Amino acid sequence: MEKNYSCDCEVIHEEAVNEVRSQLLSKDEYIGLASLYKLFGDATRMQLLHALSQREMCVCDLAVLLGVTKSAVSHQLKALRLSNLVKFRRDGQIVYYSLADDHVKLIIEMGLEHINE
Amino acid sequence: MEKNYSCDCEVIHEEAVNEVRSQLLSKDEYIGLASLYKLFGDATRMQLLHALSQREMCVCDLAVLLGVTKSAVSHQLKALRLSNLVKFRRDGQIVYYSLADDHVKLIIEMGLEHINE
DNA sequence: CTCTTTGTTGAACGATTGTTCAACTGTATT
DNA sequence: AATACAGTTGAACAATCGTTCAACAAAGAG
Repeated sequence: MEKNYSCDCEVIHEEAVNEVRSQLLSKDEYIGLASLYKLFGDATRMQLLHALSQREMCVCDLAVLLGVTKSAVSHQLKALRLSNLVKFRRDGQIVYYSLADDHVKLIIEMGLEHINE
Repeated sequence: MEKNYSCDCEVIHEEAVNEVRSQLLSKDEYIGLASLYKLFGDATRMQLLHALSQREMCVCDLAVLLGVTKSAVSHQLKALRLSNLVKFRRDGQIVYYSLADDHVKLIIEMGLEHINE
């Protein structure tokens, strides 16, 4: 009997693999999930999100708070915006950013829970 | 009056910055949070975690399921192990991995919620 | 209009990441 | 002891990422 897997081993528990395979999400869903959490996977962005979880802030304030350039903040905010994690409003020259919904707070809290165990 | 920030702009709302600054976590906490979520920020690891959220599986089965080498799976599982996201038990030659706690399931569910909006 | 300041953008660069490959360990079988 | 298979490990490589810099847009002030 011929097997042709793209991996370098045989199936040990075929019924387990089939059972789980039927429950898997689509490739795109995993990519979407990963893209979302990738944004939480950088200390600067995490700090940015945590700051915004407390109040709306402008780019300049965020730059001062984190001690990085406006450019760096702006680049990161753009990424967060594209994934609908933050929203913004413009008032004159100043652009105020805030969290788009409550998921961010929950995700940060859950992460802290896991770490403090 | 002399200001000396490491960023390239003035403080626009000093009281906002001070208020948020007093609530910030430590640098290490942000690094810890980011390191945790970085692990969810890759489609392969996400698939791995989602598979394990359904049942305990061995390295070989996971490799077949994802269509990658045992080596790749093992490298990723090691990273997940070091952050206490998965645990393992050995039975003879075979090493069975499973989720270390319920946080992983919750995090995946919350991510799916955010995406489906 | 000119000047100043906030914010955005794209290119460039070094740093980090994920996979593969090859060599290795550990356990069981003969 | 020799073989076979599950799993781990480290080096190497391409790909991705985060920051900086310089140039630019957008808005207000003189």
